[in-house]
Amino acid sequence: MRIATYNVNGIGSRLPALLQWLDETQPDVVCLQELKALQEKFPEAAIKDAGYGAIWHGQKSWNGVAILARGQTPIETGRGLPGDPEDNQSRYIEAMVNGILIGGLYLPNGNPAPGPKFDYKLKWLERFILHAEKLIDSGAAAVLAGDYNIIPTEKDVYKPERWVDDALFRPEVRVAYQTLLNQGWCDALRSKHPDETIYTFWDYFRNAYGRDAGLRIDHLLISPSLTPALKAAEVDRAVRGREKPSDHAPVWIELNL
DNA sequence: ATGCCAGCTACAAGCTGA
Repeated sequence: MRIATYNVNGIGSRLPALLQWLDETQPDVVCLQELKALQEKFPEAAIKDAGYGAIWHGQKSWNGVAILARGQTPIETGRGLPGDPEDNQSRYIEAMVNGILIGGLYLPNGNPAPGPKFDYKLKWLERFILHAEKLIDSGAAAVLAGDYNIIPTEKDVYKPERWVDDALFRPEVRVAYQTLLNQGWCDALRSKHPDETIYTFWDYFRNAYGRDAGLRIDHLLISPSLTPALKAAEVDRAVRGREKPSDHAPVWIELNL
């Protein structure tokens, strides 16, 4: 079973690239982020024609998350991260697919730091850590996949010294990520590539992709019961080098269930 | 230190992203 995450940076502009990638790689489950589209603007018919059922949570202009499943419709178990009824940003959606609980997330960027946006990111992380703990305690086979907007370690950024004050790399954020790992979650991509320089995002500026000036910020965390089943974890890096790409590349894992 | 690019909204230029 292949499970992928892909920050599309606008489903409206990225639909052709998404459909091409789906056709080529046929993942079983896909978490999408940054739809940047109203609920009614999601291209449900085109996704269905590609062979995928979908659930999604749209929002005008910003954010927006979806879960696709090949040959079936994901069984939704939640939308919106629990813990704050005032939070109306579309950043979390959850579903069951083939007995696996899939959480798709788009964590707040948090820049500039310090400031209200960084505070929101830290609050969101607190709620996410609580929810992740509940999932661990439930014993569910679970995958938390998405754009975490967290650079976990110095190995995950091309020039760490330039990012020390950035909201993606601040100590509070890295500590929060480590807290998730301490709960028992496994960073699938890093576990399969312990020493490799491996990125999932390259910004559009200064030929960042050509220079390989990237970040590793898109992650798939898998629950302890799934770690023995993890067969592969990779970045579809070439997708970032195509025409009209997202600034993120798709990331995926293969589970042998 | 700043803008560099790109998408969205709305139709100009501003906001946001990471």
